[in-house]
Amino acid sequence: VPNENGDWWDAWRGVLFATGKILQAAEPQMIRESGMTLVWFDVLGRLESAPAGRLRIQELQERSLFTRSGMTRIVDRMEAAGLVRREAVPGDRRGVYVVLTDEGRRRHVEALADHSRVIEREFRWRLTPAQHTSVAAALYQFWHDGPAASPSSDT
Amino acid sequence: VPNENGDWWDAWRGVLFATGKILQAAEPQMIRESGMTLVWFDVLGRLESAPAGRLRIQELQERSLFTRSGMTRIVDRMEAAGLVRREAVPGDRRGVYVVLTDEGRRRHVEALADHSRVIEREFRWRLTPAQHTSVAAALYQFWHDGPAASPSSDT
DNA sequence: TAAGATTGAGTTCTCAATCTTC
DNA sequence: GAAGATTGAGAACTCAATCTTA
Repeated sequence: VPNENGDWWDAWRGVLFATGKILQAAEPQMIRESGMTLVWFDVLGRLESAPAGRLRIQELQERSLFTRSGMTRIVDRMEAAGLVRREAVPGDRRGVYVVLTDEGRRRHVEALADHSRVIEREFRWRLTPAQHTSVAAALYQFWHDGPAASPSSDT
Repeated sequence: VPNENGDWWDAWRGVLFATGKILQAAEPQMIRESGMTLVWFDVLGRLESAPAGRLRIQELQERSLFTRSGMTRIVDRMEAAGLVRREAVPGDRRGVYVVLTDEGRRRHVEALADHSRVIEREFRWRLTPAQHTSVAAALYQFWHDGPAASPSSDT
């Protein structure tokens, strides 16, 4: 039953299927080559790009793309693996900072390099340069922080 | 560390983040309104659009966007819920057909209607009509069955 | 009382091993 | 032996309840 809703539905299906297919290739690769899941990789990336290289449990939870709960235990396991450590939050003994260890930073760099190659192989060559540009522009709002602006009248 | 890899990386990030954010809104909604997860919804959709309204366990497994294993138990639970039933495959006593029940078909129609409204709210209005068209064209290959054609020189 | 994080209990996922049929 | 599906065992996810501090 194709196209009942028009182009916006096809656009969504494209976005959804592209992600699904590519992650199904990327996840096993990540586990084999880098010894971590995409969830861990995502967490490391959030910490890497956070202001002081650290975030609270709840901030990690909110920003994670792949889980909706259980960040405490994810951090437990990553801590046991030596990728992050917990630190006290000065002035608030309820909270916890999750901080990248040197090992965590190193492993993230490695994993990112591997992962980029997979995405290049599975995604990049399937689109033209012009398509890269237009898709990036259309979907930029979803990863650029903030509640997203309303569209006016683009091309 | 933005844009190290160029537009194709931004395009991928857009696709990934769009999916993540939208599914995080769509999944709880699906559970509340339709009483099923996106995994079940996906399975129902595959069966609905399959040639004879039926697929084998392994075919479902391969086409599922959200799981990489365990289709036997997913079908177990969907069967217990009355949405599908197992049928023998004539001439191959190893295999099993998974078939939509009337109830399954009805529930899928309902869920699709609810789900479409969520996608409309979370996705449609954030893009212009022109962006819908260009994203749909660029990513069509990922959901149109087949190994995808190579890009030549599109606009 | 609320915020932040952890814990308990049940469900689901995942990989490997098994069972049946080809 | 290989294909198709199921099962076992352990890990991970999810929601609600709990504990500590603000």
